Amino acid sequence: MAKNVTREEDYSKWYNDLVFRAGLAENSAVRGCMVIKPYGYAIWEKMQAQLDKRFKETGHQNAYFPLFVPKSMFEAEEKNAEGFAKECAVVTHYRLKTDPNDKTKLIVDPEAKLEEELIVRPTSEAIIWSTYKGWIQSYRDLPILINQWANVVRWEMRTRLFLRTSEFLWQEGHTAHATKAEAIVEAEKMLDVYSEFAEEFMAMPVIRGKKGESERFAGAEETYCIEAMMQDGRALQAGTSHFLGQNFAKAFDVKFADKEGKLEHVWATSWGVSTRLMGALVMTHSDDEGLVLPPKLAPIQVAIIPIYKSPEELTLVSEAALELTSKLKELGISVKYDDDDNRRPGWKFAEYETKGVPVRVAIGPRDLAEGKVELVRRDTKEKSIVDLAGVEHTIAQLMEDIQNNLFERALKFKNDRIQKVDTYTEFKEKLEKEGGFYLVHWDGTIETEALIKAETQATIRCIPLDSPEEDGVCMVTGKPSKFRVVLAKAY
RNA sequence: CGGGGUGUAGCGUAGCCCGGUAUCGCGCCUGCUUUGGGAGCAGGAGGCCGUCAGUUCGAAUCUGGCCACCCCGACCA
Repeated sequence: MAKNVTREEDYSKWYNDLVFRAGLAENSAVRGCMVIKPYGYAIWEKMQAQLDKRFKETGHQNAYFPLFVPKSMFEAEEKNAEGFAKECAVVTHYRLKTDPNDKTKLIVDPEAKLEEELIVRPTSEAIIWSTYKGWIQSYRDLPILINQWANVVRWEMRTRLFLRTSEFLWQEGHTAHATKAEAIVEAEKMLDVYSEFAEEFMAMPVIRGKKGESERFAGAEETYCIEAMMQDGRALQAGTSHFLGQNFAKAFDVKFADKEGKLEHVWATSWGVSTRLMGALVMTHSDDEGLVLPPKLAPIQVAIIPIYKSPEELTLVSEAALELTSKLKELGISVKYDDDDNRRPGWKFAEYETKGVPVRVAIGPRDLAEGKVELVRRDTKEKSIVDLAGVEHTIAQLMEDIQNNLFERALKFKNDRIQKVDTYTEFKEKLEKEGGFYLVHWDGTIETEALIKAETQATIRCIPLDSPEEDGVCMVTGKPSKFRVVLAKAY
């Protein structure tokens, strides 16, 4: 087996190779679009299940809206349309026909041109708000709390598996409210759902913040976000929640009568996370040997590998392994007993390490004779020989320990790489040398932000929600500033 | 859309300068031996050398067009 590229050697190649090697996804025949493979999709399904549960617990319902948006509808909210215009796939025809010059080929039938082009949704605000118009007349119709699981298309110039693909899977929540305050509460509540999910399930610490003007969602009044730090010190936007004000209600003329019978435009939010979270998961925990998965999202939590020389030994080992398998399942732990005779133990060890299975159990005649088994935890690679009797409880405990350890490890990594700097010179030096996040004073102007980006590639990731008020001066222009913002290179 | 690069077996490659129908590794198939960290040996299958045209007795190799993909920039969750 060829030696794998390490994170140190080439982080970007390490990531790509790993996504492929671990069986998460691969590039498809369609440029920029990926095939999500069964193991990768199983992780995504775990994410979906958990998020979906939280959405429902917070009062939302799922629905589904069309893939296509008529152009006239798409352009109704100007800022939103302008923001996405450059990356839209457009349907212009509805039929093919046999090429008269080559009977084996098909051509677009010029007679089947659509009167109005259809835009493949890059996001669904337009189609959803045009629908909400028919659903909302009175304050009694509000709030509307809807989520949809869908695919969207954004025609990206440069793509990377999970992090940026032309088509991606996501969920998008779209809510309608009677008051501004209620909509803001909603946007903030969903940001909390995202940050809790990231930290509790993905074991990925995040910074909760607001976007500055230049990074705000097209058509939003306020964009809240969670930003995570990857192992190379770069920032990754892991989820966003937008307060849309009355922009879409005005664009689609959605009004409601309040208790006094007065007509007012509806207040909106939208919020989403995507398959990009898969990339975040990989780049937060994995190592040079392969994937490292938090137990709460691992499709296989425990792999049991039999060691044997003869059929008799296999019978003996299998008996113990199958008993342990059922005990683990009773505790709600997902187990794979891998008795495939075509692969040798060493191969299996390497395979489950690559796939990030949190705990591996090896059972062989040598240990069995003493009533023991070998446990190896993926996060620390620690090996231990423990009593077979009651080992299911040891493993259950390990699941919690690993989940916690991964979070603590990632948290320490992040905290060690966030620093306050006060001069632009120091910032440039440190960013170049150490990477990571920087808490700096900024004058709040787009011009200064653009200058920093042009000179250092770093962007203002967010204004942290827990950022304390602090008088200071912009590190670039020396103009006054009231709080620090997070500056980093981003994915 | 600008700048650079690459197309040879399922994957990764050698050969190309200096023309003679293709090398090696992984994987795959069969058999035996193996099985506590990606097994060993033996045998075997698999390729119109991206594509179209030109030069030539003869093209993976030289020339030209086309296509595809990759990398770097602008855009972006």
